[in-house]
Amino acid sequence: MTVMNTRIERGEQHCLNNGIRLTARRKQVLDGLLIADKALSAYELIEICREHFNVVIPAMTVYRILDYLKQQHLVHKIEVSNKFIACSHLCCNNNLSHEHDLTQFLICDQCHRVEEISIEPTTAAQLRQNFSAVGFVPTNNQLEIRCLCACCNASKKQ
Amino acid sequence: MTVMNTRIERGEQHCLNNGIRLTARRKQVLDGLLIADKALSAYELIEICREHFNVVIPAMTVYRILDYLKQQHLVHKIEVSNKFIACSHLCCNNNLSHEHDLTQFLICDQCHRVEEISIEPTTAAQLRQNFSAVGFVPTNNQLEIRCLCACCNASKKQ
DNA sequence: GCAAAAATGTTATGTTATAACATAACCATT
DNA sequence: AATGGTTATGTTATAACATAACATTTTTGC
Repeated sequence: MTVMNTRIERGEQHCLNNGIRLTARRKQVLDGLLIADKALSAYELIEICREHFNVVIPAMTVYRILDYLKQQHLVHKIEVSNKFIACSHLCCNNNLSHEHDLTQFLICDQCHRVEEISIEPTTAAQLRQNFSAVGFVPTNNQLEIRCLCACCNASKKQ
Repeated sequence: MTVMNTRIERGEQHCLNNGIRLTARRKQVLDGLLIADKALSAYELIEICREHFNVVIPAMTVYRILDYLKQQHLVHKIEVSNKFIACSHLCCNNNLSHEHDLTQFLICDQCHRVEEISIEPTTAAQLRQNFSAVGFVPTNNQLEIRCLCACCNASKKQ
């Protein structure tokens, strides 16, 4: 699984470069998300770690680690489904600090796969203008919308 | 409170026009949301109804009624905060069926006020094109983003 | 009035998340 | 290698959000 290894390695590299300590526990949590390749609840992630690494991580610990990885921009919390996902930029060459860009998250209601897409500057500017017009300021730059992915949408129609 | 009465009356009128039964319980739940004028959790709504109408509505009943009012487009569930809000169009002349438009919800993290704004056709078209490009189809046309409102943002900066 | 349907009530439980406190691991200095 | 401070993790309990399953009441159409 080359792509998977790349993501894991890129995650490790990002930690090294930024003085982020990727402990054994944190690596299990992050790798669990990468292996699943979809949004997982904390409890589903515990199960994945049990299956793959034969460890039982307490819920409290998982939530703390997810918080930490989120701060380091390695993980996103999908608010509309209360699930977590590894940052998709772990597998590409974009950098991991999305602080200043609006990012669009498309969340499949059925299989929980997530597409993290960037918004063109012109579109983003229009949206920001709408926000300003009512005096609201985005706090996490994360635009979320519930969807069906192509696959689940096709299977639903049959 | 003219605006409030208008919203309540408009809600009732919408129900009449559409054969929606607005029972005493449902009216309490809807009016509770209108009185609060911000997003409320089901349990916060129970508390509002207790205070204002001196009734204790079981959680299960509130969730059922919220589901029903949501189907009738009188209420929205804000997914990013697990709270509920009366449709803002109850106080204006727009019609209440947003099925085909992308609607943007700006949610204040601090005071839970919600701005429900429409997206210009051109912006919406660009977003839809992005969605299509990755094969995702919106299921509820509800774009959510966490924000601070002008008020909370100002008070934070002091 | 009666039966069917719709709405609500009741009880129990599942799911997501965090508070509060205890312990362990790490690591810099002596 | 003892020390003391910091960071990370473990443990227990509980808060907050949500629904399943079944009972009862209310409404509606005949």
